[in-house]
Amino acid sequence: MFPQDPVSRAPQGDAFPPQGAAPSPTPSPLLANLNPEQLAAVTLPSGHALILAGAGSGKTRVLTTRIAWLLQNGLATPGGILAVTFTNKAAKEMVARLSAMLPVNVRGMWIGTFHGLCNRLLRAHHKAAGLPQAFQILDTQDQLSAIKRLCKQYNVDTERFVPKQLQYFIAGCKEEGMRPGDVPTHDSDARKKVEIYQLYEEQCQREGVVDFGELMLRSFELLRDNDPIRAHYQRRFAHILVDEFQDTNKLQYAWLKQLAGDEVAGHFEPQGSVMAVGDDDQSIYAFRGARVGNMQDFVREFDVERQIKLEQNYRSYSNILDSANALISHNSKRLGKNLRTEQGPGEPVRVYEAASDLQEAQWMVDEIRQLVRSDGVARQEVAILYRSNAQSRVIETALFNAAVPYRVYGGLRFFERAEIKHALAYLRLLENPQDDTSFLRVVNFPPRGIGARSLELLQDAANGAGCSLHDAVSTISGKAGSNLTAFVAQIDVLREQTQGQTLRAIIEQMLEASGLLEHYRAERDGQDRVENLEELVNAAESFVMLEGFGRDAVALPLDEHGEPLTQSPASQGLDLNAPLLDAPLSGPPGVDQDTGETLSPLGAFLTHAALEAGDNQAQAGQDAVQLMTVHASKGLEFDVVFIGGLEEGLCPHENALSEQGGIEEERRLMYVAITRARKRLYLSHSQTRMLHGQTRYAMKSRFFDELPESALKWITPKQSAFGRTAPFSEAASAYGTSARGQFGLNSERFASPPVPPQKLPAAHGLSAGKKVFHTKFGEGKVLAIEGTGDDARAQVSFARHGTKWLALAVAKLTLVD
DNA sequence: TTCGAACGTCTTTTT
DNA sequence: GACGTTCGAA
Repeated sequence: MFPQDPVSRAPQGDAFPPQGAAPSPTPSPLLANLNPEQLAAVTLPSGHALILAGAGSGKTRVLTTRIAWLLQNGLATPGGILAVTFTNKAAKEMVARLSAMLPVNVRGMWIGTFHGLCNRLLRAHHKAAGLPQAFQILDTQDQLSAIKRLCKQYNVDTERFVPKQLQYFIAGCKEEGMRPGDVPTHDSDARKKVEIYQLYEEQCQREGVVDFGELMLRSFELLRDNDPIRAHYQRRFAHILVDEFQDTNKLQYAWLKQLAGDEVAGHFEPQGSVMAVGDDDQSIYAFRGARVGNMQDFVREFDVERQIKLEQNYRSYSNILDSANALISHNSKRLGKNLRTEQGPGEPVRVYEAASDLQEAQWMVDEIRQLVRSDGVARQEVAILYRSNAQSRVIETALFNAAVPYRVYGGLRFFERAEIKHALAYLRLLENPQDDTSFLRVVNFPPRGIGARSLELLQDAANGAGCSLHDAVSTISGKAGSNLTAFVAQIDVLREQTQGQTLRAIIEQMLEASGLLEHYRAERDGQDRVENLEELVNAAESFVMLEGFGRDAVALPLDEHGEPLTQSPASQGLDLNAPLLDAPLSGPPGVDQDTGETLSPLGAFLTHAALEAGDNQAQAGQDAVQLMTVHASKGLEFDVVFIGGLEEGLCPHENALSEQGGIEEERRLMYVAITRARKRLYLSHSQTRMLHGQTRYAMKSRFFDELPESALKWITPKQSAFGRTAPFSEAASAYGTSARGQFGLNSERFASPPVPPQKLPAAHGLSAGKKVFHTKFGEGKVLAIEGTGDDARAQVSFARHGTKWLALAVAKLTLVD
């Protein structure tokens, strides 16, 4: 199907820059239909390159075609390629596209996520990395509970040192590549945090577990500190390709440098060729350590000479694109890039001002039904995007009431569900009895009479002996001891019994022996959980079939039932039995490079579960409207896109205003959202919104002022100069509660004692600069007053709760002298 | 030990 | 408004 025509193996490596659209008389089918910039990127000669790929410019296509081109022209072997992405989804897509282009053994290639590849390295060299071969991976939940346990054990004041914040701190340190000894300690607070970090590290090491950050950091150190290992991989990976480079953090960049070359006399000397693909305008993960500056650093440190901009957009009509371009041009720190399209202007961008979030949602639903009915738009081609998850509820309700099928992305994922976590904890104890996090998770679940006091006793014994909870059980006597002994014995017996059995058999026996199934069967609302546990067996089954043991780097895409979405691997052109092209270090991940020992099927499955939390919930089939946060929408595209809640405080989010570079990141977020749309784009904002259980007023987002008026069409009914013709009561009455009714309710509450010192009459007695007291927010200062009568509202700045707009008819305000 | 009420919190999120 | 955590009572 893809003949490797020797004629097309012409020395295209020198074809840079290409002279025209057709580079050679017999163009390879691979290169057909690439535009000049794409072609240039795909056929770059060896050396380092930065590809600035705008939204919708065919980035993934360039990346995969580049790999295929390298292979086809004998410029690289599959084993010599390292391609790294951020998400499993992106990695899978790359593999799928690649195997559609070339009959290549993708198993031999290192294509995967940063964490997946790190895992592979650490399993292969676990001794050099100082880890047990069967080390387990802590996800975010596990990590937090490990930290809480540690705090308890060392009597850390969790008021001062909140576990969540400690987790954030530790993760942040690791992202910066800092071990406890590297963290600056200016004050006693910092010293304490570092001390906890140190203790946490010791605990993880003792238990043989590794968190996500550790996966990265440990494999970075492995490369840095082991010359032969580093040299091996540097020689091996002649071509390193990085997707979404703008999202890399400091540590990931340092990791890449280790693989790419060495520092010689203060100057970095790369060996292989690194191609970084990214878009600084789509950097939306600074909040979790991403460093756009890596792009500039890359250019400088690698002496990058080839920079190619992909600015041709194949996705959107020009009204949409012009809006995106205009918006992003307000950012100051940009590498500079402007998307263009050859498509016509298309529909104008429609803008709607709603009186309330309810009305906004209702409008979206009406509009969608209209689109589906009259314009024949497929529902799955419609996406509703929002800044924060909390916004989805109102929209879901409206869609549900109108019986419009929808699907929400970003809920709890399969391997994160409580019942699944419990089951996995049992399995992990079979693999590694030292795993205290798992031990504590299930020691009394289902309840078996082991309470806090017994565990305290056990914890003390374990601390004293410096051993795991599992091993400390034998030292406990009395009733507490017998319960614990029974639990440990049960686990140990199960481990014996399941030795050498299939994964399916192991899990089924565990589910019975642990009492998990029984427990959920007896529970009134436990049906879903029982089904999920049964699903776990299926997931394991297909894992074994499709992956082979330990081959976790890239899984075939599975649907919500764990079934492969595509046909069998063979029909995709993948050859599972093909010999690996390079011998010594190319085995499946999980093979010890010294002993050849492999990870057990169970160990491999647990790794898979930790690194790939599974798809989000299935929900309604194909023909459903897609709901997700803007973050989650990155990399996707839809015919019709709604972006709701474009209000000050929400987008840009109020928390971002105080952060360095916060506004610019919010603007990029909006840019990403806009560029998801192919044909139609709707923007909306609402005057009021329920947030944290109370109605808040909000001004429309400043980003509206940055969009080109010529591309927009305001479709709000009864639009007045300042956008308000008493819409508040209108909207409220449409949903059964009037503003007056709310007022009545509140005044009733107020009428009963204790009598407030001085209830403010609406819009009277207040002026900018006055001090007021709010029953919930405390003392604040009035910044501004707007409107009259029931519509009057005041902007008040509170010390603890920030600046808010309050409806005077509703808010419980009193004057303070 | 277990259950229910009260309390506090609440951007974004992949691995 | 909703969820998770904590605290007190049975």
